[in-house]
Amino acid sequence: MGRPLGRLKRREDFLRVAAARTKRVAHGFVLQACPNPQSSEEARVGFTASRKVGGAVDRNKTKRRLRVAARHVLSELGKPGMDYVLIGRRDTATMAFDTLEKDLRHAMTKISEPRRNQK
RNA sequence: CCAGAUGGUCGGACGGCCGCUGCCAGCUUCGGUUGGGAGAGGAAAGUCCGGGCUCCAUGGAAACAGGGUGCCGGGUAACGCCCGGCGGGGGCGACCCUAGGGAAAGUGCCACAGAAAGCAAACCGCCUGCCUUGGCAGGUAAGGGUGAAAGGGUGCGGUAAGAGCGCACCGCGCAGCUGGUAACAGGUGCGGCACGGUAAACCCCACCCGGAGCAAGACCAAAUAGGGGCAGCUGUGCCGUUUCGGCGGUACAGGUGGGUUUCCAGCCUGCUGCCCGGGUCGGUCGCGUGAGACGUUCGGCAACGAACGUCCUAGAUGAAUGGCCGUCUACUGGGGUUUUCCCCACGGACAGAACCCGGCUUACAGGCCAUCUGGCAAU
RNA sequence: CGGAGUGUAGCCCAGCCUGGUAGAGCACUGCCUUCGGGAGGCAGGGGCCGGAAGUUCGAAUCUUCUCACUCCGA
Repeated sequence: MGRPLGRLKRREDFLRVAAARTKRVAHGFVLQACPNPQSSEEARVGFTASRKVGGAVDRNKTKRRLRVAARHVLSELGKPGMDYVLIGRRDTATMAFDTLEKDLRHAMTKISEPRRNQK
């Protein structure tokens, strides 16, 4: 179906996306976005779950569910040349997958349009 | 049937669709693609021990310091682990718990209370004698009180009152006998209490230990900066080779940016090319055939060992097992019913390999199997 | 993944090695001083010593297990 999805693997990439300060918060995740400075060929995505979400089992499951949701949603809504970071939260591993995917779809459309009404 | 003890084992099952990471085979425009097959645990955890493996140190060995272990025998590559036995404690019992060497090698400590806390001593008492109230001198450690602990315990005798002062039993110590590989157990004789606790206090004795860890370590190696070395351009001769265009080596002559006033040498510095060394990002290896798993037989009470046969069984690196659906089956709650059965909802315990093994410890909804103990009922 | 360390009053820390009384500073409460406040002085309250077992007569201290947090190795 969609375009190829790259993966963010380096720590500096995650820090750069976080420094861009463009984010949308949902119940099951935090979405960050930033243009890719090197290439505009493809959209890239990375996943993060800190120790606050639970033990190793919960952190792995959180990233797995975000990975599946990102493959469904970002392959059609992800813009080429953009880097996205999905941060797992405490309820990511336990909430219903339908609402998780719906929230991500909503957040992707909202983050595409630049927001001016800060604060 | 109820209650309990010990050991073992499983820890959701089956199917469909879409995906993830290696492996094998085919195709390939080397980007991929198609097919097949594989893909978390009993604790993968905590990192508390023991090893393998790698690097560093080291002449072999021993010793000091430091650390660890500690009844006896066995198992094991090794262990602080496991098995069997002994001693002590608990339970009606099956069975469970037990850091369990040495306190007459030495040192330290035992607060408060109490007369006295460590080669014993004597506060109140008790008894005897002297003395006109009350004390003094002596005997004594049975009784009182303090304390965690007061220099054997109980009973009888004995005595002025008492005391192992004497006797019996128990405890303790010493000697020797029997059984046992040993720890130890059981008699016998003697002693007549002399010897408090603490070694997870210092310590003594016996045995063991070099240090760090796969982010160990080995290899390939971009860009930038930097280190070391060689050469630089032209012409001619000679030698080797030749596909007759050249290429390589060597000799001679001239020439080679800037600085050191000028020239040569030397030195410093710059440019260009090549090579060497170090090795950052990244990549490859280490990285899974092993003290391996399963089965049978034999030896052994057992831990375990031997022989034979079969099998190959995860290898990720921002880190692979997920998402959705259906049926069944546990748990929990509610209802009809209340022996059973039916319906609905919720929804799978602890938890995710990261170099690998052997253990220990800790977490864990629940299910199953085997053996055994106590009680009730029936025969 | 591997290796070290720390948990004690509301906060920051002593005490632990060598076991018997938990103690400073800031903060808090009351009083004095001042017209009032601050500063200062005096007095006072507040801690199951992260949790659980064990050794000991007795554990914050010694031993073992466990929980949480911090730091180091690219």
